Formats: sequence, C-alpha cells, structure tokens
Amino acid sequence: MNLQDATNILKEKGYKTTGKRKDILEFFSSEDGYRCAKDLIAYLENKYGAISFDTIYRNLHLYHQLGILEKTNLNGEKHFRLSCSHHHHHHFICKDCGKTKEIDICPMDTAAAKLTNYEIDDHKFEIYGRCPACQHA
Amino acid sequence: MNLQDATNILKEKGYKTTGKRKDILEFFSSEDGYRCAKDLIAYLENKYGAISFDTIYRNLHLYHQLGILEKTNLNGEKHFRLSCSHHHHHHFICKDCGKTKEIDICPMDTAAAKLTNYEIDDHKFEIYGRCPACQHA
DNA sequence: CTCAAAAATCGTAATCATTCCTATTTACAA
DNA sequence: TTGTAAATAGGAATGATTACGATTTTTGAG
Repeated sequence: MNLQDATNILKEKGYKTTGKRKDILEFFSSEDGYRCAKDLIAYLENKYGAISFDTIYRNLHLYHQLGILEKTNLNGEKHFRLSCSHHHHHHFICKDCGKTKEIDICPMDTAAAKLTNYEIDDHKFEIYGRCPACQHA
Repeated sequence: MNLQDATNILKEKGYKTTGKRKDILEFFSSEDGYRCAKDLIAYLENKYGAISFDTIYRNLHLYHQLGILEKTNLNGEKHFRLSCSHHHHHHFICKDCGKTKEIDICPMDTAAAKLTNYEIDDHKFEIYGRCPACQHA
C-alpha cells in the first residue's frame, strides 16, 4: 500500500480528498512501523498548530475500515501502520520503536482444521520484543 | 490452574487471603472464558453492594503478575481468564461469549529461527470468531 | 467561474476504562 | 490478644477515545 493506492481507494469510494487526509497518509508513509493517535497529533500540530480529535480518530477509523491502515493494540493504545497488502503475513513488533518485521509464517491453515463448527472471523499472530537497532541504543 | 493452586501461590508469596480475593478467584473459576473488569465488578456488587475500583484492578494485576490470570486485550478493554498452566498453547476466543478453545499449535519455533538478532519477549496467537453455541443463539 | 449540498473539520464536552490518593479496616504473625 | 504491614474504601484524577453542534471546505452541476 502506497500513497497513490490509498488516494485511489478514497476517490473510488466517494470520500473527499482533503489536505489533512493527505497529511495523514504522508505521515504513515514516512513512518515505518506502528504509530498511535498521539504520534499523529504531534505530527499534524507541528504543521497546523492545532487539530481536532474528531479529525484524527474519524480518519484513522476510515482508513482502517478501507483497509488502508492496519490496527493493533499495544498496551491499551490503538496503533496503526500502512497495510502491506501484497500478501498475507504477520509481524514482529519492536516494543521500543514500533518498527515491524514481516513474518511469513501463518499457523491458520492447520489451526482452522481443528476448529470445525467454529466460525472464524479473524486471527492475530504477533511477536513482541526489541529490534537489533533498539538493543544497541 | 484451580482455586486451590491460586490460593497456595498467594500464601507462598506472602499475600493475604482476603474475602474479596477469594471471591475474585471464585468468579473466574465459575466463568469459562475471558472476562473484563466490568463483569467482575457486576459480580462483586451483587454480593457487596459496592466495591472499590482499586480492589478490582489491584487484584487483577496481582493475579496476572503471579501467573494466576491470563490477560488479553479485546477491543480496547483488558480481559482475563484463569491460566491454563499445564502446557503452552493458544486460544480461539468467541467474540460473543468470551469462551475459549485451546489450540495446540504454536508457530514460535519456526518463527524465532527467522528472527536472529531480534530479542523476543513475548508473542500472541489468537483466533477470533463465534463458537458453535453462539452461532445458534 | 459560481453556488449549493454534502462532507469534513473545529473546538470542546462527555464518556469510559483505568490509575492514583488518603483514610480506614483487616489479616495474621508474634 | 495485639501491633503492624497489607488491603480496601471512596472518590478524584488521568488518558484515550467518542460525541456533537457550529463552521468551513470540497466537489460537481450549471
């Protein structure tokens, strides 16, 4: 998922392309890992001086709903990153910097076989720790 | 993990066995799945009329820290269940009733091999959906 | 280009889960 | 039984998120 893809999705679905929406996409493009609302607010306040919570959360939800952002919960706070839509995979997530590394292992195929009669909607496989860079810092 | 195991752990570590602590353990013993602070409060208020948040959260944390309760985050709310300490496994979690089913698959071994130089502290593998009972309700 | 309708944003108040604080009560070891 | 450290009460404070009426902006038709 890149900036252009995301903008196309917005247009296709009939959402308006506003300056703030572009800024939010640019923020997540420039960041490489999971970021929370607070991080985004800091980025936008740097440019605009003040920003409404409504704008922040409405757009985070919209982007998540459109599949543009992935969401996860890190110690009680929602975090987002640009979707990597090319293929299904999971992530190692650094607890210090939020950066991620793709893990191409997905245990769902074998797991689903053991869940006959269960309706499966979603799953999560995440590994938490510290990336090489943060271990040295 | 059963009620007796949990009580023993408390004693061993020098924590006092109070009436409320026993009630909390009984609540989680009687429930079969992930429950949140709100559920616990409802249960205890039924018995005591009122209960301090402090008591609820302090004890939830204590039990989690002692390995008596497992914790997970379900739509921004912390949920707990009695630890199943006999062996390492993961869970299917019903979105409707919170009940769980053990999954004996853990992808960590193969995943860790792909993360040399990464410090791995923790991992989560959860499957979400609806259990057979809730599909019929 | 202009204008109106719909959508988006603003500023702020409200909500909800959780944490924190001080006074009081309780468990339990001596 | 008694002293004391630990636990609880009751409520205020915090922090993330949601809600809402008023205002502004985007966009597309004319």
